[in-house]
Amino acid sequence: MPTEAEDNCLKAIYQLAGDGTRATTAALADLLSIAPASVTGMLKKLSHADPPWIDYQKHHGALLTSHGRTRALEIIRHHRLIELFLHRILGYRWDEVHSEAEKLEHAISETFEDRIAAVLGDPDFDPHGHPIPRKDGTLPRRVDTGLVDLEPGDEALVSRVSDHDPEMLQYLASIGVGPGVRLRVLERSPFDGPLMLQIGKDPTVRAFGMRLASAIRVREVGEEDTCPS
Amino acid sequence: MPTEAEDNCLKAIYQLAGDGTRATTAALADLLSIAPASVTGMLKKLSHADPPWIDYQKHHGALLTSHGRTRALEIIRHHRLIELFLHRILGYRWDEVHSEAEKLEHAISETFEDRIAAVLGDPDFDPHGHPIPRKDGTLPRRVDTGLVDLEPGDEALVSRVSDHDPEMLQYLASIGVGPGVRLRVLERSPFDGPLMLQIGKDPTVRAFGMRLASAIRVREVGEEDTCPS
DNA sequence: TCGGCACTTTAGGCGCACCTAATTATATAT
DNA sequence: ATATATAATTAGGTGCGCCTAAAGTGCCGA
Repeated sequence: MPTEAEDNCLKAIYQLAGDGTRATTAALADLLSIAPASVTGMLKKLSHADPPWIDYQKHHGALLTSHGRTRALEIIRHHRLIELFLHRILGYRWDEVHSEAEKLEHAISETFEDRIAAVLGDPDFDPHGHPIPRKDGTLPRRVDTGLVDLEPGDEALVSRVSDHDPEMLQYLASIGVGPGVRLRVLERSPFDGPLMLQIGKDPTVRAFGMRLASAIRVREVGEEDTCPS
Repeated sequence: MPTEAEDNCLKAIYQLAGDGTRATTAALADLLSIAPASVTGMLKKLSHADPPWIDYQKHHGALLTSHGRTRALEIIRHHRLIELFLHRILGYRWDEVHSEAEKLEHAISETFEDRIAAVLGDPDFDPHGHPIPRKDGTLPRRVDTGLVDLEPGDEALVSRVSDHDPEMLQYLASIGVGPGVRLRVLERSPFDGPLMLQIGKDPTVRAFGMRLASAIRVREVGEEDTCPS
């Protein structure tokens, strides 16, 4: 069983190398908020384990082995189940759940995982709309696209929202944006300008800057609503 | 904020020095399952903190300062709230809760503590009948005595049960013994021999050896039932 | 009152997870 | 093709939490 630091590193590699491109030392250092030299050390350790968690080549970053991927998905399952649990059972706001889950994901047992999954009815998505990996390592799939890809006139449902900036989440909650909410794009300013849009049934027109808009992914209206929250 | 190891040490000192006698290095080493030399190191660190957590004198063990006592009670509050939470909300058996709580008590935030306390209705006792320290550092009190002090003919309610041996807890659960359950002592064999007794409405007569009996404390029948489980 | 034993502390060491500073490899631009 | 900028690695160091082995204290009984 990996240590907590190793688990965090595997999770980070999963995030950065999900699409097959190798996770670089610098990107990992940035994501984990540690020095690049420390990352190099971790990568060496993870790749020399038996069986190895990652495929690491000096100066060319790292990629998860299937063994490492399995482990990363386990931790992400923990994290997202805990987030949903905190939100649904303990009444946490969705901007509060991430940091608490970040600690708890390493502390809970398999039993705890199973019990909260049962209490929550084996859910597919966390409060931000991210898929919760299943015990067999598969991921619930839902087709979605970036909010930024919509054209004026388009309508869509919020599919998921990046959970890394609590302030952003708080703002989004305050204007009624969350998984399952309908958005209608009115206008898109040129040169990566802001998106003007309406939220749900609220007639107010809101401007979404690029940073905000790119934190949101949407799916087609009418798709079966498997969302939580 | 103390580290996890420090917290565990404070908790251990609380357990051993609750009655004013100083906690010895050897007893702490035994309770924490670490070498005596390691305990000496911890004690030095805890006593040199500002403000100090403990009063430590070389070769004469340690005593909590009020500062250290406050901290120990905080952790015990975490532990016992989590135990009750696991039992009541997640359906853990009472012999399963201790080890899970042992890890979780260090991982949860103040917020988490407050939310589960609220969900549980600010409970006074954990699933084994141990008092849950309040946020102000006071302890719910309930007068009880050792089961071993009862005389033949006496009846009493189970007040609390030591939670350190899961096998014992499992056995007790299997024969229907838990906080709030009525016991009737039929016979006490001489020379620390076993206690013969009846449990609840079950007419079966059970023999309780000394180890088992001394893990159980009882209170008078008819006392207001503030017990959990 | 003094020897011996049990208990405690000191000394020194190890692995982990981090750090900074210095070095080396790779990729890029000329 | 080579110099240079950028990124990555190595070298060496820190604090923590533990360890073992050796040395020191305190106490009790003869």
